[in-house]
Amino acid sequence: MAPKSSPLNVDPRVKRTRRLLRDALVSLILEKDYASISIKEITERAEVAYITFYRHFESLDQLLMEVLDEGLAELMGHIETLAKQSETSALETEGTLIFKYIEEKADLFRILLKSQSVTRVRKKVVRNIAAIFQKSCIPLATSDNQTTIAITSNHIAISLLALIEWWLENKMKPAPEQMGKVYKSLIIDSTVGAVRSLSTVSM
Amino acid sequence: MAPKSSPLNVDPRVKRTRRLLRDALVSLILEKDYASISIKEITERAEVAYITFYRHFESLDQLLMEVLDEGLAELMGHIETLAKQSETSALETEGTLIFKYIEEKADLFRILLKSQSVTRVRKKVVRNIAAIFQKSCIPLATSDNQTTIAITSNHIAISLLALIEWWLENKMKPAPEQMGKVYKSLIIDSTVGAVRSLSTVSM
DNA sequence: CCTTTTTGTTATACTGTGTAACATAGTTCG
DNA sequence: CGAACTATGTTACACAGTATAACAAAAAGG
Repeated sequence: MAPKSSPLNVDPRVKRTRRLLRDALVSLILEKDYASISIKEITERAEVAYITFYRHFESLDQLLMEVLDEGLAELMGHIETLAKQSETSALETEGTLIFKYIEEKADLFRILLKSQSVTRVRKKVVRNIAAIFQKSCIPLATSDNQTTIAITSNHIAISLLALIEWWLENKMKPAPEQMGKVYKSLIIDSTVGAVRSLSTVSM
Repeated sequence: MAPKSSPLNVDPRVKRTRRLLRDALVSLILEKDYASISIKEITERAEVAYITFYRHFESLDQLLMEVLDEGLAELMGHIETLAKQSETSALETEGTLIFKYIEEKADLFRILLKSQSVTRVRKKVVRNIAAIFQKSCIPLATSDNQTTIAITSNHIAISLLALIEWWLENKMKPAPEQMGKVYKSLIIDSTVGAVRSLSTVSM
């Protein structure tokens, strides 16, 4: 048996403390404004000593990032899978699947969108989503203009997040199937069309 | 001579103090992160006593709102004028005019976009711009579906702000003329097209 | 079981918020 | 002009949150 690699050798107390702090932050974000959350509040809810926070994280922002990175990794994998389907044939149901996934993981998205008040978080999320669409969606429109690609992938990422935010704020009112149609025509089709028309003009 | 109306009876000391505080906030926003600005810092730069801030504003947020409301009123009037031109014929140059205006008032937009980290500010700006497009642009697509109108006007407002933000961050690289074309095809034309296609399906 | 590591407790320095009391300076109007 | 009024400055204070330090207590691991 080879000696266990680092992640398995973690002191159970450390695992527990970090989990308690992450959970405390998540529950606080869901019930109040992120900007009003203090480290004191988190340690009290997590039932650990105040100083223990600083033994694991440099700042509140860093803890938030760790929390989001977990969820974001899963989210990215899911979006990427869906974006790849665009290359084949399932474009019709792609949007519907996205919104069904959001319905399932509504809390994760609420945290993610609430955290957008931290500029650093917002930019990171947008960049990640934009990168996915840049790889799998934009080539459909066959543009070789770098500026056009940068603008449109950014546009898709922000529009998608805005649509998700709108939906969550409106109590997920139109069903995922309807939102899928909106997503397809308002974000995907229209952007692809715009890229085509922009490719024909000089930039 | 009738007795002067209220705005003219303002104590010159009050006018001076409020102006100093507004100017101090503006200069601070332009040079550092909004979240890191303190009331103490503002009063020091304004060269007024710390307590004087509280004699005029309840919170930093309120001062920011007052600063933005000035600029926002002008901006709204300008966008509205441009949006109305859409009804006539000047659609071709509408976007170009928007970006030339942004170039002119770049500092105002930098403040506005930097302030978006305050969720309340972001929502207000988006709502204002969305309302303008709801009145003057969406009817072009002749949709009577309330949900579609709400989603698309929100989409246009957020997309426009995102495009402006992208442009300012990229040192206003593509000229206003090119950005005007992007605006027209990526935001206006594509959205109008999407509204048409969404109007034909049940929501 | 003894060493190592983590955690808790207590204390401290610092920064920022928000309010209060009183003195000082500027404004307004008779 | 001079008195009454009002805004501002100064100083003080209570409070909350950040960030760090030193030492004691508890848990983990060989």
